Amino acid sequence: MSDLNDIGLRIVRTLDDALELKRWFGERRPILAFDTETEGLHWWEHRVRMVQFGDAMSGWAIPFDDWRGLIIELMASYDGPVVGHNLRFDQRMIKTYAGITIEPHRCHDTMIAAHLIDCTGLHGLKPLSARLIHPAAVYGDEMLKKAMSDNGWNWATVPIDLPEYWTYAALDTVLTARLHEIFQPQIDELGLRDLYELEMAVSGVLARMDHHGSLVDLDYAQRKLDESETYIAQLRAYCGQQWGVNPGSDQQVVARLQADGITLTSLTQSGAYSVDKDVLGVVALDHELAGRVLDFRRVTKYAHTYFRNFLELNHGGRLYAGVRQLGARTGRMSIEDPPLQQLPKRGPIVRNAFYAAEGSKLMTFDFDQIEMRIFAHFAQEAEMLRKILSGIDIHTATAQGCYGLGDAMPTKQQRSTAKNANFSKVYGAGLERFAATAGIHLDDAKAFLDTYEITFPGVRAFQRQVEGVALERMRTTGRAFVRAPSGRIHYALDNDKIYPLVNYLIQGTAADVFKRKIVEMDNAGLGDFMALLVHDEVVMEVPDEHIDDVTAIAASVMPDLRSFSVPLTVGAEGPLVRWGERYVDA
DNA sequence: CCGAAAAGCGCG
DNA sequence: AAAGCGCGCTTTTCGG
Repeated sequence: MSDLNDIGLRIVRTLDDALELKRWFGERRPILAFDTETEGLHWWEHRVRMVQFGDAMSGWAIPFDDWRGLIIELMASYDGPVVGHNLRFDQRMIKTYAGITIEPHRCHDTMIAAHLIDCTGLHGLKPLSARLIHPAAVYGDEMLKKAMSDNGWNWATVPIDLPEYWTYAALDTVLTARLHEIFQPQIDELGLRDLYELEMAVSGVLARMDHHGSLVDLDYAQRKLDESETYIAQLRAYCGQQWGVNPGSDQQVVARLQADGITLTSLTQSGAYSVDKDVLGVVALDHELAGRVLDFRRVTKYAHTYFRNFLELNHGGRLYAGVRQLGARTGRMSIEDPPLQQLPKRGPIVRNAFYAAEGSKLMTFDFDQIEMRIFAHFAQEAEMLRKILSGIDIHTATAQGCYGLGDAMPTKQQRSTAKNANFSKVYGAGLERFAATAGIHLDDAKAFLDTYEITFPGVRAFQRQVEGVALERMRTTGRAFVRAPSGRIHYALDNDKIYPLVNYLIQGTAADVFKRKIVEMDNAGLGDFMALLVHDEVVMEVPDEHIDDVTAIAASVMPDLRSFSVPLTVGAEGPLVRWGERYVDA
């Protein structure tokens, strides 16, 4: 481990400091590390307080308000590579408050590199530095946190001159530069270069998407919230009067149902009686409380998770949600504040809060059954692939194979069972879980899966192959993992539990395809219209005069017709004024 | 008073 | 033989 003693950390206070910084800035170095300290996490309300530059040996802290011109001058004079830890955050801040754009092609990010090298580890700058550079890397952080709590300071009020603050800030760039030195060779050694380049390109697209946001109808959201609160209050009062129960307390619900002679059997993970949606749906036939509780949950969810957060989190009528590029271990993105990837689609109510600006419309483009198609590709199931190629829905094809229907259409029930079987394979479910979700008896489930295995032997072979590779890797490296076609490494969380790797491979490969397509669409000029990414769907806000062009470009760029044994095709929706238009009332 | 765990539910 | 995968948010509950 290298030492941190010889590092020079400076703050710019005087003109002499500034001249010294300019000299330092002009020196040759492999890469410039860049960081900012801000008042908080939201670019639209929290200002930049400090900008930091550094390399492996030196770090500079530059108070933003005093030296804004100098910072702009220096960054304009530099066109070499820049590395940050979660650089997109700092890009957004410096773009907003200094008008500085760092071109994507020269950006590097140690958080992205860390995730690609080992997605199971910690990705924070401090934990990574403590492990890979020096344990002392966390001390500065701890001292600053202590000073802040002792004095009641937060990120907006901690004095810039406080040594704990500015040295902490300056050191971050040194740690980032050193992590970069450690990670880059590993990226090559592990064969992750192409994937890293892809992720950096995605980062560039997201950096611009961060400023786009989604228009939300505040009056509508407020109205829906008010209506919901009234209904929630009524339900609370009613459940209290009738049964002495808080409908939000599962404990009380269980106790009351049992006291009234209802037999509960399903258990939660920790052994309590489960009263989830499925259970209460059945109980509702015998006890009115169950139905009331289900109503209460749905309305509370809509009101508080969605409408209330729309109202609290919007800025000027737009939601700028937090997009985590590597939010999931599989390589998927995630979205928080608010959770825009999880908006209900059973009815139009929540999604109708989203609309296009005057003179624009919403367009959505999403892959058709991308995970199932990738699954069929991995399994190399000739019959299944042939049917997909001929345009038949994959679950229909599965039902036709398993029930020996030839080309005849299956019943709804048959297709549903086949669909559940496919999902159980993709997710790695067992017999009992399959039977439960399919809603069929254990005997029938067993019989169906037996037929499934015989009809589609490639599925079993694929599972076996994943298992074999993972076990071999565990023998040779001590860790069970598989690699996707993109090169992405998927580790088993538990070496003794490797079946989820089948799902990781499928989910992760779908994410890889999606990310590549996001970049290609941006290259084709569609980046400025992108508002939202939902795993396999991109939502765009498009000016009316560009809708035809955008639709044509997306239709030609987004599908992936060559990489897999079946084409990954794309469906389009729109133009829409409101996002919920296409969703039928539940 | 705060934080974590558990349960539940929304999405792909 | 057996295993549902990945997320984010709210509410209740409980312990420090």
